[in-house]
Amino acid sequence: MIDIRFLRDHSDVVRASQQARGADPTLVDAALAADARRRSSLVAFESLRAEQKSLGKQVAQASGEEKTALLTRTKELSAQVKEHQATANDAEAELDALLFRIPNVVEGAPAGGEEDFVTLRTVGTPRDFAAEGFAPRDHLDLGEGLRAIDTMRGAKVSGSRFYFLTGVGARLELAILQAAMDKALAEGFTPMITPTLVTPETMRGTGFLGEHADEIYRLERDDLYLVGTSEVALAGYHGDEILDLSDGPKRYAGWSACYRREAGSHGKDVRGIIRVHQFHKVEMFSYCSVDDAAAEHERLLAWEEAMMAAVELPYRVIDTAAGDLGTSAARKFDCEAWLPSQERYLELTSTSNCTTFQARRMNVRERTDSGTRTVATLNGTLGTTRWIVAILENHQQPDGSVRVPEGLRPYLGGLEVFEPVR
RNA sequence: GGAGACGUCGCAUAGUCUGGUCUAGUGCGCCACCCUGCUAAGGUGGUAACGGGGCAACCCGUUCGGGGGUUCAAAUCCCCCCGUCUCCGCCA
Repeated sequence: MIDIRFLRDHSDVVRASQQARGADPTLVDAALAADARRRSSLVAFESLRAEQKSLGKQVAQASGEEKTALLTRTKELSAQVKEHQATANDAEAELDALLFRIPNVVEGAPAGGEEDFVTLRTVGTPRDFAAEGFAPRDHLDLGEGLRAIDTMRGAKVSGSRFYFLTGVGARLELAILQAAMDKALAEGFTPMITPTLVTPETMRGTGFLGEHADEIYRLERDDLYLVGTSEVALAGYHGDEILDLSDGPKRYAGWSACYRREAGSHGKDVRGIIRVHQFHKVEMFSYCSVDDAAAEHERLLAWEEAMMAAVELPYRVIDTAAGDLGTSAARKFDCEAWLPSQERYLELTSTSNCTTFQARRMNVRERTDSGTRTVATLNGTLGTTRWIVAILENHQQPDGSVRVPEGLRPYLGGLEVFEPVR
């Protein structure tokens, strides 16, 4: 939710943001009009209510004829108060509905759609498989050879886009996640294992129930949603709280299963485990002061890049275009690893600065010298199941074995190579 | 799943039976000042959030788990929901 006072004072900025996203700029004027209606109806209601309260006190003291006369008057007033209260409530609901549809105000992201990202840097060099004298296999070929990935049985048991990780595949996922948790711990994050089923209020608060509601699994009988990331639970964690951030940001590392319906992606990334309905992820989440949010965003990105280095992958960092930002994000950086089999980059991490957007919906504030104010929230990926794809492909050897990056060996009992099973 | 108790301003609690004097009291904690050569103790005052109006001092409104209802008037009465705790049952 954007700040209505910001909207009042800087409507041009919000309009420009809507344009940069390719969203509807007329929502801004509709919201301003609704706000004006809300305020005028509120003034009318509040003055009537004040009169009602003061007369109510006189009723309590009065008796006899005086009381009867007062009661006649207060009965009239009571009806008027109800009427105006309803009007004010309606105006507020109308404003809320409009505000809910306005995504976060873009901060510094390039304008345009998915293709309009800006590459900030490219790190590492993709291997030249032609020079090495063999054609790279894709991750599923490799994973099947290693008995690490079983998508056939995944489909048998649960349908398409499900899979089993077996043997070294299971161990590799645990290694990635454990390395991510250790990295987070080293940087001062509090490790968290979070709920993966959340209430509608929590899901709404994080901004996932707007345009992207189709992506989310819902358990209708219980009125709960399956989260697509632990960000959801972590954003709700401090809901309705006033935090003390005088010692710096509150940082949490969430470990959870993640569920995505992939409703709009039929036919896309159907092979292997690139795009699946269920996976695991370690997610960084930070509550920080608005003044510190941009710097915190850089820090989250740096920690992600440290993980990319630990698994020895060539990657690029992109500054996502406004139209490709989530509802809550003001800016987003992705680390994309090179995918040899497809000769393209694949998103492995994503870090978003949600500024005060999520925190306002979740009602998370901090105490300052001059009162309270809404905090900023940020999130970023530190490791996911999908990393297996890039690790297998980039570290493969001609015989179908895969070199284990040094950063993961401590988590695999020192194992240096995954050997194919004959 | 069944029975019961409970949910009040950071924490603890009073108030609910008997609706209006609740502008929600008190203690703790916290802040400021005073006193005491330090410390401890004591004294005085202040201590919620949100929204609206105003240049401002300030004024008004909302909020007693959430939502509805009764009433001129609800922390207080009624209904529904959520949560916590205790006991029972069932399951792993």
